[in-house]
Amino acid sequence: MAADGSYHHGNLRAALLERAEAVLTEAGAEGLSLRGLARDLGVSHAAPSRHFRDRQALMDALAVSGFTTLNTRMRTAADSGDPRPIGARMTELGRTYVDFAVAHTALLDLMFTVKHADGSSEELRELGRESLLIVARLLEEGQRAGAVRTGDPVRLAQVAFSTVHGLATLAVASLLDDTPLPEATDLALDVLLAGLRPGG
Amino acid sequence: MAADGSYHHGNLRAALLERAEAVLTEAGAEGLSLRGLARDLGVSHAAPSRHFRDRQALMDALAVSGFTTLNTRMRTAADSGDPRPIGARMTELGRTYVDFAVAHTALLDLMFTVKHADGSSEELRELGRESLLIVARLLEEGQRAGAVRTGDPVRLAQVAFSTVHGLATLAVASLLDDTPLPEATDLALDVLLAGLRPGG
DNA sequence: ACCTGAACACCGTTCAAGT
DNA sequence: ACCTGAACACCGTTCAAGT
Repeated sequence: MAADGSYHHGNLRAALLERAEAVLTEAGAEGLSLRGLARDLGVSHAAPSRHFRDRQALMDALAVSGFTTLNTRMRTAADSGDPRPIGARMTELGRTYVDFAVAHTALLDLMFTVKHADGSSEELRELGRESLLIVARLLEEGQRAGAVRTGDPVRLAQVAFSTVHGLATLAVASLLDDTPLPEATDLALDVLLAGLRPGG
Repeated sequence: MAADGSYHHGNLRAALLERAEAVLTEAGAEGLSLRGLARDLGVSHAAPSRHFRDRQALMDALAVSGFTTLNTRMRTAADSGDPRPIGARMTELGRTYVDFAVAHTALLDLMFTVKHADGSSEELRELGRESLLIVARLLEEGQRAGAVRTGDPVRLAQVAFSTVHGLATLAVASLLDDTPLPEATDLALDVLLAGLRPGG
């Protein structure tokens, strides 16, 4: 894909992002260097600066792309026009989140670590809010069905999100020890759903 | 404290750690450089290598120190020979954790981001396990009092820990928006405790 | 033991200059 | 518009040498 030299004609930005995502997965954010990416793509070390003001701008773009992917997956898991009870759908949503989180550790760090690069951190927050809203909408549905306690759905979504996000962090930090992640996930979601039920 | 030049006589390691912790709080892990610390302390740039094999070793030492502080605070909050109901003590423990987490953002990142520096990551995991055990012990007490559902206390502790840790992450990422952190914390702990009650 | 100074191989960022 | 090459000010890490 580098053989045609096509980066030099307008798609260097896309090529940088693609390569950056691969490096991020293989070597983490530490291994991400503008000069290294330029080398990989066969352009001069100053070329990336045309498309990303600085290293942080590249990382912000990766985070935005990560949130976009995550939100798409979450919407698919939550919507699905599914006739199943709300609990089953919440569980599916939770598993989807944990799966994504452990499969994209370094990316998640970029998504949730605020490195206020002026403008783009607002875009990131907006995408994060959208993640929470996907959960909130499902919880609201649960409230209408009488399966979820009353209260601001957004605030309840913050709690639900915290549970799965925190669990992914523990998993990545090897703090779950011999507990298989799927079991830990299902227990977490069981406790969460029990706590969200009315009259809990 | 630099005026006596005493770093040159055996306490450079402690001085480096002290300064590093300050830099970490002020500028985050990005701002942490061995050369910078050496400059701040008036020693040569190669001096730190006597005490820390590399930059990661310094960060690991910071993480170990962070976990030690955290665990002390958690023990105080959990033990306290408190006669109050288990729920109140869990709430206090949870608030303690969230307070520590948002007050030491960058440090928490070092504590939970595994950068396997060979030996020391095992020490870190051990300290993390101890954090979980503090929660587990309190939950076990709750089980004996009939206030907490049955099941492996360690696994239930993983869920509880996930909730407060995730909440701290959301707070630091500015994803709680206009929800005051104490309110979000109390709601999270209310949902968690409801979910942990028997017959939830 | 503990620290220094030089050296090497990297960085990010900027900027005049080329096409 | 887009990229190059040189330059500057940083890094981490290593290692002979000093005290």
